[in-house]
Amino acid sequence: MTKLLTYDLETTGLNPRTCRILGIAICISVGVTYYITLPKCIEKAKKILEVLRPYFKDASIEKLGHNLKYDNQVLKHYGIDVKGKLHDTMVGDYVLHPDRKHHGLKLISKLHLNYQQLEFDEIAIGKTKQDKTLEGVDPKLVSVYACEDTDQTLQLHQYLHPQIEQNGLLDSYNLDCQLVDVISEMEYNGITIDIDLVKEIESEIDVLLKNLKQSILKFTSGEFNINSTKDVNHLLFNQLGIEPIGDKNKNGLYSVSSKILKRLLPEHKVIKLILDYRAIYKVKSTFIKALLQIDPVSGRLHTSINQTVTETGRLSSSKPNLQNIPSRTIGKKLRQCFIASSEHHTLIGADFSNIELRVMAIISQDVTMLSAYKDGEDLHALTASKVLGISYQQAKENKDQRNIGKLINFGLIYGMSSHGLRESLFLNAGKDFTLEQCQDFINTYFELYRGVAKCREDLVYKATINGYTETLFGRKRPLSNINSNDSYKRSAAKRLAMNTPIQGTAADIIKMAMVKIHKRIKSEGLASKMLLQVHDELLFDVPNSELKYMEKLVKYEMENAVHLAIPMEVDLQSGRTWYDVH
DNA sequence: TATACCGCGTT
DNA sequence: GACGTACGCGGTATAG
Repeated sequence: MTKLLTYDLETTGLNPRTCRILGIAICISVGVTYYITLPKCIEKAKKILEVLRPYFKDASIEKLGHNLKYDNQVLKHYGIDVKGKLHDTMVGDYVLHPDRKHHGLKLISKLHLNYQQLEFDEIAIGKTKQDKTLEGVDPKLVSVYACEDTDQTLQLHQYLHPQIEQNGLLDSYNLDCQLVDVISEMEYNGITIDIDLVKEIESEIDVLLKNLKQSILKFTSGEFNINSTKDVNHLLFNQLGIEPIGDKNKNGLYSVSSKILKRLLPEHKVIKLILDYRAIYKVKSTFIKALLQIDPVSGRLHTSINQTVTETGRLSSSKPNLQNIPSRTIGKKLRQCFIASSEHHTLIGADFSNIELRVMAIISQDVTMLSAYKDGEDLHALTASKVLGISYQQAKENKDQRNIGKLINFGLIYGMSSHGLRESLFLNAGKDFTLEQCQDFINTYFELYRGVAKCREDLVYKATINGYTETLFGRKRPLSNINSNDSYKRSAAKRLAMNTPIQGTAADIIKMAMVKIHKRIKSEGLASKMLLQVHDELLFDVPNSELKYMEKLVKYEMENAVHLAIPMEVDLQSGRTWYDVH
């Protein structure tokens, strides 16, 4: 019988690098739950953790918890590296119900076991929800709370695990559980930020904003807030008499989104100024602000990498979100602020080349796509040549035309209509095609890639029967609206039925690569650190002595994470900053 | 203060 | 009448 250690830590806060452990409840195998209160004296606390250490580091004992990503970071901060296979009820509930918004222990305990646990807010001390803490709460009460958590975690595991097996989700579950360790470390490591450069860029931006604001205010009268859609509406459509595009929204305002403003550009020169102001203001208010959230203790930026949020199986990033730092737009310079951890370290950036398109080829088994990839052809150029009726060679050389092929390829992955394609081609390529032309592009596309058209029908049909859609590796996404009477909802569900297998399979593949790379770093005792994942890209911080070896290792493990009909291709670069390696 | 909605950055 | 996936988060406006 496998030995199982279930545990739950109670701490003074949510930052695993600054909080103190107040107590720990453990349950060894199936049996009694013990609770240990750690004294306020840090030395005594450490002694108790020393007693537990052998159990944590014993790889033959499997570990179970709810959100172990957190508990293991706290333990790591106390010098304990948890070993052995991990199980996590939060991950378990997620793979079973990815459409659920939350997977909190109290919630799922109520849902699955119909047990009402003691809520954190009931026992914690603090005026507002945000500053509630267990610090100072009667240890006996904390003990009850912790034991209940641990007990429910074990019961939930026993309840959920058979369901995971029965629903064919064991592979997805095991993959995600293996990833807990990886992500736990990534969050704990954090990223080094060149804070002086951040501040330098911020002052440059302040000057730009000030100048733009002055220029814009020349066209306005009275109080004017550039960030107010109401004020911009009034300026453009009343004061300047520009003819609005589209309909009023429920607030009685016309849309002044960048999409609309870009179409209105020729009408007045203030529109360009407003677009510029907005873009730069966004850099300051969102991205500069994100980079300033450095942990004063570690001196690095620690994002949350969320494993149980997306319905497709992707990861997400928050507090701050580092998956949407600009890479093409005005703010891309900010990537220069993400730097290697010392002058003796280098960053490696590695990204899967066209992973979603390759996955589409694999899932659909489309002969044209597969043979194009096998022959090392340029798929964007191929699409462009057929759709635009030009030679493959010309499409390859003419960047503009190739770009159209690229936008069509991406659009079709998402199940885009002729309207969406038209919008995309206008916004991203500056090409104003008619709806009919766009519909022709789509028709030609499906004639060229017959297998893709067939596959999309199959995916929708299967989803209609099953009520869910799934990835190549069996991760499932429920589609409750796939048979809805509401045609809008039904169409949206159909798009998901076609898109999720692509996006989700790509997510599965990079997760497998992450696990493999992490295992090798550990087993070979390397000092390199995985820092970030941005859907098809991984970022590492490596000592220069390991650079050449890690470049090979990362590329190899990513390209060999899975072996499918066509190979995965990885582009890899190293450099001092994230800007240099992207 | 909490929530809804718009808008926009990434993939 | 709308018409592209997946997110997180900043802003304004509004309800309580």
